[in-house]
Amino acid sequence: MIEDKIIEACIAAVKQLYGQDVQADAVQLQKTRKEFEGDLTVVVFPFTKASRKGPEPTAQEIGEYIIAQVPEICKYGIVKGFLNLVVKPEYWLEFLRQQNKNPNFGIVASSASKPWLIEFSSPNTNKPLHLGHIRNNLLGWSVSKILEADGKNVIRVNLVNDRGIHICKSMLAWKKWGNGESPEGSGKKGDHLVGEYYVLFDKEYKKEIAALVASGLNEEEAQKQSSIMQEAQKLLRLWESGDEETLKLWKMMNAWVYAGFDLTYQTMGIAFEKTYYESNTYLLGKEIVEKGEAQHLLKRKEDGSVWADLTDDGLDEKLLLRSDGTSVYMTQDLGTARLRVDDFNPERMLYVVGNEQNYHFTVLKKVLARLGFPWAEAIHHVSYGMVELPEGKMKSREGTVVDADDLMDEMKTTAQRMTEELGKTADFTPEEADRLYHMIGMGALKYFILKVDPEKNMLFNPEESIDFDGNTGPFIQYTHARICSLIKRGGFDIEKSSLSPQIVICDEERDILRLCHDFPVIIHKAALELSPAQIANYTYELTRTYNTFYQKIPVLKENDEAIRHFRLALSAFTGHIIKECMCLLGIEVPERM
RNA sequence: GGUUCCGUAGCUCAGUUGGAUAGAGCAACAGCCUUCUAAGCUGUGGGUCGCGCGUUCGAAUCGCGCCGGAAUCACCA
Repeated sequence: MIEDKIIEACIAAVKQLYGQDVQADAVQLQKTRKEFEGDLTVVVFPFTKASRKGPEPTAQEIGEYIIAQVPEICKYGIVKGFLNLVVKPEYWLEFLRQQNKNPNFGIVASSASKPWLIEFSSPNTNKPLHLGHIRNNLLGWSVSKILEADGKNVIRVNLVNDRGIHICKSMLAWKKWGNGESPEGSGKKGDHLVGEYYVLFDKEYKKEIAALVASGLNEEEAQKQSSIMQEAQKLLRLWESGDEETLKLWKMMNAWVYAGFDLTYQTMGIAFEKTYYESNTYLLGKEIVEKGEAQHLLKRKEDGSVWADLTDDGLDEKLLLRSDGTSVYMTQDLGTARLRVDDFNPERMLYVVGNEQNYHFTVLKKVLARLGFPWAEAIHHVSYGMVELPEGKMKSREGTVVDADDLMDEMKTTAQRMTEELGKTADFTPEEADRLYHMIGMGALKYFILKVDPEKNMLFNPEESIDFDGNTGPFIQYTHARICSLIKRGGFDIEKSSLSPQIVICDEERDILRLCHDFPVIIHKAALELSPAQIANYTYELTRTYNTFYQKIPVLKENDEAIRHFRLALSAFTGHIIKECMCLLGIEVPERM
């Protein structure tokens, strides 16, 4: 990379001219701003101490040195303390020639090192996925792709929360009022069907509470006396004791839900290498806690409950086992983490979980460290903000959740309507058209979600449906499709292409080349920050720059064959990178639209 | 109250390890389809980067203090 050469030259320049040593990270090299001539800029302020001169003379001396030492640099300019370097057109041509044939440009080959585990999705089996899960799933999938592109050996895992009182609620409601309803019989999607019974339980429970309160009890007593809640708790005890009939029902209803989830995941375009179930890990968690208590790393209170005392770390005491010996959320996570270490011996374990659980994960790490597990440090919480609606947070009880399946359907329908209005699919087969509508609808949704910094809460307004114009997925897809058709019509063949060294590269073309050149750096940065938003914003910048150029300079009309060839090569390469970026976001790109 | 995160144009969001005159899209207005895809492009208007102080050649970015919002601090998951 040319950047490394310049940095080296700067270090050498300061050493030779001023007799001082500087570290590589002290050299500030950045892209030259559009309004100035140049490709790369060295900030010389940091060197003025060594030179004991003003910024301009220092820049001039270093500039002269770089010109002499780095053959790829043909020119420099100085504005205040900024040394703007111009890269020779030959360098860009050679770069384009080399990389145009390289399908793996920017992608680091996977190493054989220890795997990186990434957990995401983590649904409950008592309700269908909603908009919050969509953000989780898309982030998890994209982060996993980015890590792979950065050379990590990635294993995607899901963790299904398939046990506990909430599951028993939907089971009980189905038993009482279900009349044997099944997905096959009713034609409903399994997760939605089970979700309906969960809601039904809540409705009946509230009704009962209201009746009890009306008869003179206070809220708390009413909750305790509620017969249907007591029945649900009885069901939980039956489940824990391994009652055959209960387990059978549980397995059946879970199977319905899993079939429903699989469909949702398929539509979303995500998949996992392995799925963990909390019903398999909570006992292991209990074991870990009991062992820790025996070693006096944890303490048992008089009522029999077990706690981790984290007050030295400025945190609270944390419950790990209830007084009745049953496990809590944290207990299960201890077991799950342990199981994963046994299964894969991972380098890192990433958890894509909402920022509402930031505290949970700091505690999880602390407790594991307290228990003497060296791999506690491998755990990393990929935290993300909530998706909010204009009226505030989504609440399932108030019916303000945006259902994932509904939303994805809606996106596809909208995509179809708009595409047909534009008459784009007139010559498509029905299958091709359907595939395109799916790509565009999902592309719009995915890009909308992923372009926002994960840490921030984001707003989704169902009234104003997601845009298809401007900084959107379809805009990028559209540009890709246009590049594809351009290449096809232009009769361009990379294998046969030769780029004339006499080409004069205009400003817009340099901008595109610089952006493409940055691609590997962007992937690495996104991998370090675990942020698909980096990729999304980069892709938009590249796409927009290309579009501006495309509009200004007709590609196919150009008479000079050498220029025509160069521009087709540039388009092909840009198209390749756009496709690569979209793949990192989990978004498909069409060849025509 | 403690801890963590957020606050940038009317709205949704970018803004690189501190760097040059803070950028896009949407919305509004004015242009561009006889030429290769108008889901596009060009132009106009729109800013006390929540407020204040500090650090320095330089702060939207770092530190401290306020103001506003969110999450969390459960024998829920």
